[in-house]
Amino acid sequence: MSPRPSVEAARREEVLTATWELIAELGPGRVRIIDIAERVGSSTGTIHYYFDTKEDLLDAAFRFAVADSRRRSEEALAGHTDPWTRLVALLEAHMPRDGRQKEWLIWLQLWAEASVRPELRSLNQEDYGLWIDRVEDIVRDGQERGAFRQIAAREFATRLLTMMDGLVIQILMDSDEIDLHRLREHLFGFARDQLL
Amino acid sequence: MSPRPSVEAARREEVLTATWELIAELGPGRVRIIDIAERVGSSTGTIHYYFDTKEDLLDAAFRFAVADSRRRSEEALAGHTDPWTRLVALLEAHMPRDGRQKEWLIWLQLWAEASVRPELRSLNQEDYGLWIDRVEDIVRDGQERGAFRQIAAREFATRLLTMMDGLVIQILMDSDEIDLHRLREHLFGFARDQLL
Amino acid sequence: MSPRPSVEAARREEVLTATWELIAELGPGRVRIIDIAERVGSSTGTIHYYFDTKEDLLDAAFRFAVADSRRRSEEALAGHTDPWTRLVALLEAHMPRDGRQKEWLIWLQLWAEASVRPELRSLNQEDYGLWIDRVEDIVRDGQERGAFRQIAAREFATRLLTMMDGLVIQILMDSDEIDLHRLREHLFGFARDQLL
Amino acid sequence: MSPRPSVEAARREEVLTATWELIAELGPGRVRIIDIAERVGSSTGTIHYYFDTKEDLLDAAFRFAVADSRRRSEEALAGHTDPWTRLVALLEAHMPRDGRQKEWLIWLQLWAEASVRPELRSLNQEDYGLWIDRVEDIVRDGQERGAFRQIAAREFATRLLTMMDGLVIQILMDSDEIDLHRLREHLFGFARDQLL
DNA sequence: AATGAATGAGATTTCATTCAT
DNA sequence: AATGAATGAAATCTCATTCAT
Repeated sequence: MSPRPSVEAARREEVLTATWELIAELGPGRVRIIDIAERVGSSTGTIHYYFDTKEDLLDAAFRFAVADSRRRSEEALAGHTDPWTRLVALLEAHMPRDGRQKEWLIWLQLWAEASVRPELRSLNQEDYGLWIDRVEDIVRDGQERGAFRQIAAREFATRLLTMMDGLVIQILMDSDEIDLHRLREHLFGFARDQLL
Repeated sequence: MSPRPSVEAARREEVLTATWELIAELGPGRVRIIDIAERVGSSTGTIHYYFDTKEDLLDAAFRFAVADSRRRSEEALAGHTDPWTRLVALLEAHMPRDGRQKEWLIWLQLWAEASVRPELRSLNQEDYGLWIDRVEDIVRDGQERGAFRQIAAREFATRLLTMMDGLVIQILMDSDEIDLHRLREHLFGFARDQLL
Repeated sequence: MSPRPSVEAARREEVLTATWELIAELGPGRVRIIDIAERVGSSTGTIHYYFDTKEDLLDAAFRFAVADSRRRSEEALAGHTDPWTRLVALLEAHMPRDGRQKEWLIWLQLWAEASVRPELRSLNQEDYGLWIDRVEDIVRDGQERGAFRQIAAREFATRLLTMMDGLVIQILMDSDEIDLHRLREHLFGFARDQLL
Repeated sequence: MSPRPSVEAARREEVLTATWELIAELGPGRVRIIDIAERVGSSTGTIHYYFDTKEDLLDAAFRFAVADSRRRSEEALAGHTDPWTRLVALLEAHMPRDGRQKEWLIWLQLWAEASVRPELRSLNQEDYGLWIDRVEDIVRDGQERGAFRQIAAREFATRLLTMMDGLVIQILMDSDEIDLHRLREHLFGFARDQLL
């Protein structure tokens, strides 16, 4: 841990964390400033001391959550070298189980919000590109090592990840069709069929 | 329900149509009763004459939009008998082009809303099951005719449709990665690989 | 009285009257929407039903008060033909006595507000021009009739009216120097010296 | 009070100067403590270190501005002995040109504020009395020297100064009727007519 | 002597909902 | 069957003021 960040910076992060959690729980439209204040144990005035408007805060919270998700990907990949293991680790790091569901709820809310507020779309664009890059890299690496078949890597990555999004949405909907077990079967099954 | 719909029933549909369009444009949280009233050329009082609360109206509008989408699927399938043609027709009927984007915006808003209001999830559940059934039926039919390979039909249907959802979301996000052309390539390419 | 104005128009005027009175009593910055609501016996929601923002309302109230003051001038002149009598009637109609002080308090608040919000200045410009025109006309009429001396009419009007403004301000300040009696002496004395 | 003002006293004056300038620019109701802090390059805490409440500060700033204006009068008169020259110098010292407009804006704001906060009126009373005294003294001196006509001196002073106030207000309103040139013509013209 | 993070009271504004007509 | 004036509850936001440092 580097020297402790200033009180202000630490407090800011607390507020951002509370906010994105509440967005995941309630949707951005139902989050009230006072809910955030209560969760961090302060007052609405304090929230406004850190963020001029609610919109500023929500946007910053979305950005914060996306950055957090990215960090999780990077941590998952670190320490693995075998391509298949790396792919599994990456996907496993984002499985919507337990508290990890919130990560996906934020994505769903972000997509819904960005669909009516185009200025938010860049958040998805940047991150989605990164995701596809990561998977593509792993696939190419596997292909170079002779472990994976010579399929179109970026195309595969796109299909795998969009399928994951669609599957997770069904999990969030409590769909009878999909649960965590079948999500894994679909994803790893598809990947196995294509790569091995 | 009588063959000639009463004025009241027609008006109700007008309101529901205006509402789901506004949900697609603004998200449910930003739709105001007065916006709906203005779009159908009436007053807030009138809207409340037909629907007790805003929540009632929004929920009815979601249901209305889902039913509309279902109708579109049925129309698309009618008149085709060849399995591959039927599959293509079904998917084409829902391509997010021109005004058809609104259908998907409603789905996105519905997912986001249902993720925080579980009572809405049944709408997705019922309809998603239907979707998968339809694709599964087409596949089995093709397999019986010897036109398609003997893959697991329901599994394929699930993968195809969730992939479609994920791809469309990226289109709604103006992603560089996906456009309408590549959406078709991914979907029909995946189907071809698996079925033919 | 013409056919009774609609409920809405009548209510609007009630709100405007309450507002300009409160501006005179408290200054625009201290007037709260709820004060206005209480004075007309309604709620803040109702005030906002008639006026989008507080600024809109304050501006409309200033305009309303200015129009009211203009009406008073016109009524004062009606029915008099003798120039000197007309001049006296005009000034008397605006003497800051009893409830008439409020008229001047509004002017003072308007000047102060317009000095920092230039868009309000047109209100003063239009009305002040009218005032000077009126006095000038009376003077010219008197001169044509041979009742008044041949002084520069518009110059006199300007001096008389600006002096009146300055004198009234001192009355509003409870200055020892000026009271209602001396205000009349100054104004009518100055006019007599110049005209007769 | 020591000959070399302490840092604290100097700082206090800085704050007062910033405050009265902001009052002139925005009106007292729109001045925020933080605006003042920023203008003097400090923080809201510091402003409150010098002044308990905002009202205290505003009142002190008004008083400070009035004292400043008085000083300008005294400086203007020093060094002149000829009565007409003294009168012209006194008026010229307060012509609302360039930065001198702020002096009048403060007066306008003070009048508006004092009209709803009587405790401020003494500021005007004291200063206005002084103004009239000064002009009266000049006139009497001129009369004793045989340079001016034997008109009622205090009456003239009152008319001249209230006319000046009213004229300046019209200048602050960007009135078409009055500009700096015509202001001088009116004031000096009136004085000439009466005195010479 | 000065700071600035934090507060809380209060103000404007929004909007679903009601109800007399 | 429909209206729209009116409401009031609630939400955001502002800002003077406090206080530990």
